[in-house]
Amino acid sequence: MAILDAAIRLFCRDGIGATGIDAVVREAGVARMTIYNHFGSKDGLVVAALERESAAWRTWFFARLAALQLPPREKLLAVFDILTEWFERDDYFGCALMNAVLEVRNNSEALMAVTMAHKKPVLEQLRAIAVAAGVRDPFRFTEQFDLIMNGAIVNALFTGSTNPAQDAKSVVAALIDTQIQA
Amino acid sequence: MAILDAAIRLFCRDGIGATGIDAVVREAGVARMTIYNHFGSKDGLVVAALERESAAWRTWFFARLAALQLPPREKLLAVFDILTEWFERDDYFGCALMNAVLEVRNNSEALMAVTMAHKKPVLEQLRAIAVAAGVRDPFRFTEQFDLIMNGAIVNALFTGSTNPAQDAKSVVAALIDTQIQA
DNA sequence: ATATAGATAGACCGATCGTTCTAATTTGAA
DNA sequence: TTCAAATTAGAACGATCGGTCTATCTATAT
Repeated sequence: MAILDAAIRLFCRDGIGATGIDAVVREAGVARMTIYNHFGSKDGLVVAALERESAAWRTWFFARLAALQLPPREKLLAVFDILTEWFERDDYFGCALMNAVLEVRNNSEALMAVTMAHKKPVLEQLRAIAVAAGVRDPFRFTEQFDLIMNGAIVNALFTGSTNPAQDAKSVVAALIDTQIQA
Repeated sequence: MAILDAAIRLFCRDGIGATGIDAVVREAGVARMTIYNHFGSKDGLVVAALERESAAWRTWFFARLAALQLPPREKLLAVFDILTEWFERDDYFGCALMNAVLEVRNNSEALMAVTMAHKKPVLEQLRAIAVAAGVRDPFRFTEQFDLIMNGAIVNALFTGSTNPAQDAKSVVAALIDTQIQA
């Protein structure tokens, strides 16, 4: 859907609040009424665009992850090489879901629902790998892994470099090595 | 200054873009012209408010840090107990500077300057403690520490709990233990 | 007591916001 | 070919945006 592609592009680049419907109309080359017929309102468009972005990102991420033929510990570390690929894209503007939730300060239950639905399968996959790696407390490890990923995501946006991915990688390496059963 | 206090309160709670001048006028109980006479424009008000918030936060943080009578390694870990205090405040809405920069996607050099001026002394202080703790690569360690702090800050906002602070604390413990010279 | 500077409330400006409406045009299936 | 459904461009709506102007009031200092 060209409308959603245009919308997510602008939402990511300029922010949701700063992107007017007219900007989406221009970017998508479509009539304003077409947007309202499809999505009902700007909020509807926002949710639909973020859902699409979420699905596209997960498809890409899981494919990258599945392509790795590595033992569990190395697979967890390789996640940050995948993030490096993400960070060096010229249209990298951080995580669309995270930016959206931060922009509205958790005040949209619809956005929170989309974000939770986004994070859940990702973290479950990572937790399964952590279990296979023999991590002591997989649930807590996954929360820490998520925290480190998020730190890398915002610092990569902040600094405009991919260094945070490799910084995060060695942090996780240190974390794993204290969590593997002897 | 009551204007700046009101402004930062609204900017933190609702976001900068979502906060109109009229809202600040209402919150501060002041005339609109008074704001423009003092700060010239909304952007001027934003910068002034963020500078004030930055200074207030650093004063608080450094005082908390100085009050700790601990060896360097434990002092680095105690940072996350200080963060816990921050996260449990009912007016916690994440880091004002980080939220602002994320909201404008690095497109305001004025905001970036304020944010850099904010982070620099904090990271330098932490680096000095890391040096005293005998960390192998203090510069890289500080970048990783910053990344972990930022992850905790966003996850605390996200989950509305203080758990990310303690999660981050044990991550840093693991990181330090692999970085201390034998 | 008077003069000066600052703050006040509120009308007002043009621009833009999200949204609706309409009338003409294009599309696709029967 | 025909007819219905979808899309189009653009005017228009009320609300709100950042910002300006003015006229009145309230201090403070000499």
